[in-house]
Amino acid sequence: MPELPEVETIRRGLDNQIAGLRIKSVQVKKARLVKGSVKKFIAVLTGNVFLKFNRRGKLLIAALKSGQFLLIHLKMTGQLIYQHGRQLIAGGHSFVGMDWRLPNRHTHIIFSFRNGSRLFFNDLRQFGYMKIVSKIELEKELKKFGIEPLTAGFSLKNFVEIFANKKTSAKALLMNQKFIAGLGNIYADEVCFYAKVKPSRRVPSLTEGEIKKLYQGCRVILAKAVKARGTTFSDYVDADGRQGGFIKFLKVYGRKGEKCRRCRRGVIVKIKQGGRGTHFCPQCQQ
DNA sequence: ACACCGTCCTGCGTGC
DNA sequence: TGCACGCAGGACGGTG
Ligand SMILES: [Zn+2]
Repeated sequence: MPELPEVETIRRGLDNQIAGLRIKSVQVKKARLVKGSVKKFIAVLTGNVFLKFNRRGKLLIAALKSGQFLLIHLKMTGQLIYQHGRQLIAGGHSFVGMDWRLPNRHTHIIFSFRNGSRLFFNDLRQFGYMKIVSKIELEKELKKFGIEPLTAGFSLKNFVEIFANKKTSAKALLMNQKFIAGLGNIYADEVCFYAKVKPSRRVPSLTEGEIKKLYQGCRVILAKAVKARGTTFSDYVDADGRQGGFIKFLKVYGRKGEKCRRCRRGVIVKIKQGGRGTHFCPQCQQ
């Protein structure tokens, strides 16, 4: 599912390809995916220009020439696919056997540009959304996010402070966007593995050294995943013919029953924690 | 104030 | 072969 590295990857693609393009028309096929008034959504976007694509956590933020912003959240199964002639820039959720015809039955919103290119917003489970906000509303939305990994504000000091006076589990804290922005179920499991910490460990029981390792894990794993252009679970290839290659670096997620790649003794188990599939090595994670 | 759980949704895998 | 059911999970709202 799209987490920080996957959203960052599509952000870069869209910023390169469609920043500066004028929107000719917008087609909303499923109103559920638009937060707020669909009529207003279409009215604001038609004739508008995408100036710049930014990101906060897993939230994509497109600055519009009108001064407003288009917020895009892909949740678990959202995809953004930009098609210009034979060129295809895709990002977000991908899976084996997906339908690459566009639009397909999961296409809910389509942007058409004057140069004939199109941007498709697909979402199998329809949990994702698009939303128009003003500058003021954007500021309000951004206040909900915690420290942003891969930025200067993501310091060890700030990270350690987050762990003070928390009683929840290590994984739940890592995934809480109010405190740390951008980690989802996959990368939270990977960070816990990196730090040799069981995802269920209560925060008060964590040592200083373990918190530091969790911090390093966030930095190392997310940086590596962005460099690999995210994790994809299919053979998808983008315009440059490269695959999102992080899947081969995953150590625990989706590896239930496999021998641990670190200690070579444990077997990766999958449990349910907080209603989410949670993976770890019972041998080398404490 | 904080922790936790149900909810939204569709397609796929499993078992009878 | 067909059908019912469980599972996948981000973020929000309600509950304790
Ligand atoms: Zn191990």
